[in-house]
Amino acid sequence: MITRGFHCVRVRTFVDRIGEFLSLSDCEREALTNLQGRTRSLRRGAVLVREKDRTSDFFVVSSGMMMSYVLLDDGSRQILRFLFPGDVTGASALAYANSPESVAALCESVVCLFDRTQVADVLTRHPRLALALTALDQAERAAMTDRLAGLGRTSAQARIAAVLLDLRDRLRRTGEDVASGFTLPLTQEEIGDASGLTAVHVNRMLRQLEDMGLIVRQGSRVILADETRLRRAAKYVDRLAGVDLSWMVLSGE
Amino acid sequence: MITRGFHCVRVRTFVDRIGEFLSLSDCEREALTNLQGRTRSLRRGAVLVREKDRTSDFFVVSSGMMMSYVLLDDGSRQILRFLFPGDVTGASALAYANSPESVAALCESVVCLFDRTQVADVLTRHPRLALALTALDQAERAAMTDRLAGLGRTSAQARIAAVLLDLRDRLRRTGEDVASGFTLPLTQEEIGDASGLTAVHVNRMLRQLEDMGLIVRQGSRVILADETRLRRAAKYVDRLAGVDLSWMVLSGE
DNA sequence: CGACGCGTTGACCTCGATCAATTAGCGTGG
DNA sequence: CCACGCTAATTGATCGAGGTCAACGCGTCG
Repeated sequence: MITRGFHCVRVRTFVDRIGEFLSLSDCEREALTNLQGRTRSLRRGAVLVREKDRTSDFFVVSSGMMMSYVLLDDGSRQILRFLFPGDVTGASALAYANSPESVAALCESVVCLFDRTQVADVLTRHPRLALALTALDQAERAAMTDRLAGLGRTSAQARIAAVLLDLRDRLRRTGEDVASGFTLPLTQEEIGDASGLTAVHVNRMLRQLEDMGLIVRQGSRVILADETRLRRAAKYVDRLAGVDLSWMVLSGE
Repeated sequence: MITRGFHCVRVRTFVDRIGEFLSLSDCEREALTNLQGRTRSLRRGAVLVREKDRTSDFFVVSSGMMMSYVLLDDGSRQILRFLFPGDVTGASALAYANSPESVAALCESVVCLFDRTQVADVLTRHPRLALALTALDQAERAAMTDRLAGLGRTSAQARIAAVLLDLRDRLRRTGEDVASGFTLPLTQEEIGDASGLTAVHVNRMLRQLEDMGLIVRQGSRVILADETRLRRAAKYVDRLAGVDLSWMVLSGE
């Protein structure tokens, strides 16, 4: 087997993430920092939340890489989303008593858990933070609509190209050096479960992209050799890039 | 052509919708009511928002039926969501200057538009409303993950069954009498664009469900004859049913 | 009346699934 | 160090769900 030597070195917190597109007041920063909840370490494969579990937690991935997914009764799995350091999830706890999805670690990871009542409390006192969190959520929502369109309307090759570009962009955003390629932190089966394909067909599509010269593979390392054509093949749009909260003229204090 | 005689008679507002799962204080109710924005009527097929349009609006469907969708460059369309009276959309305006998706009317419809700064203002002053809106959004998010799993991992037959059940439940929630079946407010092409299939195959799957005795069709009217088996065929879960905000102990005023 | 949009059906083909066998990398215990 | 065993990657052969193309019916509207 090819070594899955993936480690996100950087740790990213709630504050880092929200601060990315909203400059925080000292007061807001303090409120978020005081929120620091329980920390939990997870081994590869460990399940943090199981579908239908009773949960009241909100959480942020500190380091590592995780995924959220649902299982169908025939045993097949649909991966909904990959989670990188700084990513927030579990907002569904705000609406549901039981989790609509499972969350598990894809490699050694650390997460930080927050109780929903505390989160609600902070968001109530700091409306700008609430809006920032909403904005984060909207960005994820947009990414999800792209995946939806991908599954419904694009070819296997396009979906694989999209997964590669998406992973690269998200890894880069965590501070990973990705210029000369990156180590695929996923098995081909996992890529398949994210893109609605079988592991076998994922393999064939990777080979095809390689034969076409769009990517280069060295073991589990991937280089996006011809990004322009890869992007075209994927019909890919980077959603997180376009977030714009400049209209938000609420008092910064 | 078979008459598409669909009309949502009931009108539902923001207040109605949020009031469904959160009992509002007079103050909150008033704030929402004062928010009533510009009203716009749309004919079937009219496009309210086009992808990439600059938008700063938030809106609520008052009556009729609409859809949000994205178009791929090869001309194919993925319908992301159907919108019924009381449904809120455009929350992406909170994060983006340009709309990530298009929105159009599926029949004569009326929508109510609100400027995002006004909405943000009200949500800031009434945190419980902000949380309620977040909860609504989470419910839609959960529905979207189901669609994602459906597209990625289920058969054509299951997807069609899921669309039928989803439409029925949402129509019922708007107050439509749906017990003895309902008029399909969509063309088979639209059903296909929502489920990632071609119109031709949608037709075949409808026939198949009919032959299996799960549904009965009379023109464009559909009766869900064997709901238990239909539900099983669809792997269907009604997400909006389980919303629970009882934990929210913020002062109700 | 003719054009058009939608539904329906049949014939055929393709993409991706399935089944099966082989190979590669790595960890383990001896 | 080496033999064994595990997991993942790879490749070939075959199958079938769903797409594509084409024809036709039917109701509506100009």
